[in-house]
Amino acid sequence: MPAYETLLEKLRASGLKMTPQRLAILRQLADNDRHPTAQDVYDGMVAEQPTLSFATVYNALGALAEAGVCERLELGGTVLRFDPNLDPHDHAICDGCGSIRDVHADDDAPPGRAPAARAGARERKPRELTGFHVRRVERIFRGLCSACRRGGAPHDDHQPGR
Amino acid sequence: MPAYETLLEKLRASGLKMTPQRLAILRQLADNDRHPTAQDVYDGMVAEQPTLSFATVYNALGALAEAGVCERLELGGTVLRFDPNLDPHDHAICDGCGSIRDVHADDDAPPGRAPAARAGARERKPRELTGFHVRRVERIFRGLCSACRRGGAPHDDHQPGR
DNA sequence: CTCTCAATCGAGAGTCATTCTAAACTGACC
DNA sequence: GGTCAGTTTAGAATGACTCTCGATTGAGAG
Repeated sequence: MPAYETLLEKLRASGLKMTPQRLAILRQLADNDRHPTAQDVYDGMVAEQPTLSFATVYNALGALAEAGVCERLELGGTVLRFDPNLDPHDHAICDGCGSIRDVHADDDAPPGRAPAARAGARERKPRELTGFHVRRVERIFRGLCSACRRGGAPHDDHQPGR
Repeated sequence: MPAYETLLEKLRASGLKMTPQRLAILRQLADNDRHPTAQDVYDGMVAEQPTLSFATVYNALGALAEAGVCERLELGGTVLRFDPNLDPHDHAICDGCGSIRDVHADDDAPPGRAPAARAGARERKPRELTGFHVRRVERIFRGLCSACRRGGAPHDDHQPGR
């Protein structure tokens, strides 16, 4: 969960211009573990920047992702999500309410095995797979969050299936 | 890679009606390891069923997935893909050409560790993750296929990024 | 064989997230 | 002031699905 200053530093280092729109996006992303969609980011920004265009949000998020300030997540479903957390980690997605939660290597493990595999599994180094050059491994845990398991009906904090 | 007869058997067992459209879809899916999109399936069908509607393909694929005859894959990107292979397996996606390839537990392993983790990793049993009830674990290897590594320019067998 | 009813199909419109386009703006440098 | 690259903006376009609703089909009843 990088703080605003951390993201700002990355943006500065990337050589991209520091426009008010981009800074506002960083503010939206800072300390945000909800994996916001472009829509979420836009919604959070229009209050302070009423003239903001949707296309700008897409452009800026794209540029930031390109520059390594945040990460584009394509976790299935039709929407792009953005994650300021660049540490290697996995995601748990609730089939009920659609909420997404980070799963870190040091998170609690299923009996006998860490979710992100004890050692050497999540290293960012490329690996081989008969000719296929692996650059990145994504892991997605799908299931039900505690809230959705309890109340049969999902509590709609997030957008459900569609 | 289930054969046509296998899929047919599953469809029969599901209690769904065996319509010509559905049988044609099964024919498209049988022995197909290319993870076709709805569009691909449709393209393969219009030749023999020129009156076919796109909506029918979506309906039928949805029904088949629901019935457990095939699997809906949401591997990121904007398109749904369908996979007749229901065995637990992972997917390797080429960042260059977008091709998708199955990765099985017994596939060649990165030095010292199997892609689908030697044992107990891909079992279908639910697991715990502080309150999160894991039903399914998806793993996606992203990187470059051998063809894209060789020729710098991706060979466009499949749709590239977008 | 004819009816009836539910399941399914088909055409086209609708929805939604995202991308494109072209014009306007901004700030740095000459 | 002029020029240029990088950005922003509005709005149109795109593409993948989804919905609606009337038409068709087919299994079983009579």
